[in-house]
Amino acid sequence: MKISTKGRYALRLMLDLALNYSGKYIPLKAIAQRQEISDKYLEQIINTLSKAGFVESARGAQGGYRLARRPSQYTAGEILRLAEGSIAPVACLDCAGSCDKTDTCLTIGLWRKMQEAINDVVDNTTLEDMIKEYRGRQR
Amino acid sequence: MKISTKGRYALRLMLDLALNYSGKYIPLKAIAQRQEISDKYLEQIINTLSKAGFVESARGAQGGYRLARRPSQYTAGEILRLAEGSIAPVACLDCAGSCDKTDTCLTIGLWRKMQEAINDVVDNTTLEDMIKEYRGRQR
DNA sequence: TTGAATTCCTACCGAACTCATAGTAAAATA
DNA sequence: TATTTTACTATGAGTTCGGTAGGAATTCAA
Repeated sequence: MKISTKGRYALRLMLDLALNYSGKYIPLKAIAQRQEISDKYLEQIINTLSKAGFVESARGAQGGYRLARRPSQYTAGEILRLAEGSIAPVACLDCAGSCDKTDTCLTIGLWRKMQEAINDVVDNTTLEDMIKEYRGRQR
Repeated sequence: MKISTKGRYALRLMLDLALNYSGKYIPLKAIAQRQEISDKYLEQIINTLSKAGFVESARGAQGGYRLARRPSQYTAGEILRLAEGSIAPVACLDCAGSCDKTDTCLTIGLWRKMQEAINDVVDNTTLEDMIKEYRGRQR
């Protein structure tokens, strides 16, 4: 029951891009150094974010990545779901019909409530919220 | 980010014991058959529950397991935590001091809120609640 | 126009974890 | 004493996790 490095790194990546936003492209190497994460591994993760249109990329010298929208327009939920594949606590919630016993299942109610509670948090927290909360904590 | 079979089976096990409670000991084989789970695997799981005092066991013929308390006295949270080891969404929440960067961490606030939301659900749902919800759904 | 910087793509790999299976010892009962 | 049942421990196949590695494609600057 743990968020993997993919989700955690994706979030840190997006937060780093948000904190260092200037309109210019930021090379992945710089992010990897700041975040102390292997740049080759981050490459795979940001590739997913790039394909989904979460970040814009530019190849070649002076290239790199930058956010496609403002930090307030990203929720933690969409970033985590994209990077993790799913953040549902049990597989049967991912796609309806994956389990044929839901009608007689004693536990499905609990999992649904759990998923709702998780979604409520991550879908109502934006990158901007996280940065503001951090700055408030620092002061 | 999934609850493993250990946690899920532990919950079904306890619910099965609750539904079939009569004061008598129930052999694990019967539970395994009803739940369609390998009895040898369930054995390992119920052993953890037994050592923690969640169930009482009796060896030999006519032996088996039974609940140590009433169904309303068990929360899903304590069962899941025991079986899973932890249900925290990130490792750094499990024991304070496991990460030395919490002060400068941009994401810790999100994980804390997420953990609170999860705990709020599982610690306020008892076995009895789950059974009642199920019976209401069946009607 | 060439070299350096950078993303894009894909294959591979060790270690850990998941989900069991297997066998035997110990205990209790009829 | 035979049977039933839990208790304990070892093993193992398969999958996932967390990367590493290398090269192709693209872009910019000198």
